[in-house]
Amino acid sequence: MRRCGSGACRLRRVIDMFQLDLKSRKSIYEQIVDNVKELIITGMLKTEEKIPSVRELSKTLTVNPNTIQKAYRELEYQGYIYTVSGLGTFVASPAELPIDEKRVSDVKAHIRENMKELFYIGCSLDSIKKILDELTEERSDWNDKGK
Amino acid sequence: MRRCGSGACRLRRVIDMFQLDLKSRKSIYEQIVDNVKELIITGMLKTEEKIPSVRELSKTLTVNPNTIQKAYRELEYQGYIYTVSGLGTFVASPAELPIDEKRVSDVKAHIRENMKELFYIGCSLDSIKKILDELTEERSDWNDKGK
DNA sequence: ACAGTGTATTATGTCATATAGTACACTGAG
DNA sequence: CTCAGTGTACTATATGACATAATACACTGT
Repeated sequence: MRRCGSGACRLRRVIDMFQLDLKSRKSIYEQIVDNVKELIITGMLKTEEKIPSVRELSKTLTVNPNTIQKAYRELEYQGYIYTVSGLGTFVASPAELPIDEKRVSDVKAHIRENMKELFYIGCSLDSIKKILDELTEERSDWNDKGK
Repeated sequence: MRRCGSGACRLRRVIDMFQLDLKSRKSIYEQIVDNVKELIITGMLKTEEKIPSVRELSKTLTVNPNTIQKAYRELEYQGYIYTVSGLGTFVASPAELPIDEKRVSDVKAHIRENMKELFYIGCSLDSIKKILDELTEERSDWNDKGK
């Protein structure tokens, strides 16, 4: 059974995309969770594609294996990846994502708070709408990649 | 010198608005920072208005004075409040807020990430635009209050 | 003088995080 | 079967942020 897609070469490139900031207040495992999420959401990592093993990513990032494992566990819990014991960890299909209404409302509330702050700081309404427009364009790019 | 506005009665109401969740992963002082910011941004706390003293808020929330102090220090650093030794702590004018370009781009980036996640989870574009629209209406309410 | 304010300091305990080391079960390739 | 590679589990330890406790000082207006 071959699930690794285009193999180690592509995997390497993906690994190199991780950006860790040890000085950040964000914990390392959180940064890994967010990075992998980002790669999946933007389509850099595609459905059913294999992601680096716990030990491999551990060596690449010079981070303890337990920390990677914690991140993967969280990602699996959220439905973004799934694991097959003895084989590896793979990107789950978006269709298999649980419909998490609480998560949706939480994220929306978060967006509202951020927008409020931008208003208060002095950002114009248009400047904020612009973010949405840019994202709409990017999104069509993702769709093109998927074809 | 009287800066307390409409006095202790109004102050009481403001204090009662604080919502602390000890079970949250968010630290207490962060929750206080966010709560005060929220009250200022939405206009519940107006410019030059006095906010509860460290010791008073400490008693009301059953939280250590040092924790309140830490929150106030952070709020002062961010430019939302200012303190006068021996007098108290007051809401700063938005005009005095430092133009923090980094903060702006950080918050915008954060909004983008959140929107991306909503897309991936399965939210429609309209559902996200709706947040912006609702906020626009609310904003006119804030402006009305300010008049 | 006094009460109320902000501020500073030291000490203590708790918890999440990250690391270290070890062990076990599973898989595919040889 | 043997072996390397995979995920997983567990204990132990160190570190730092967080929160509390207790105390002290300087300033303000009454």
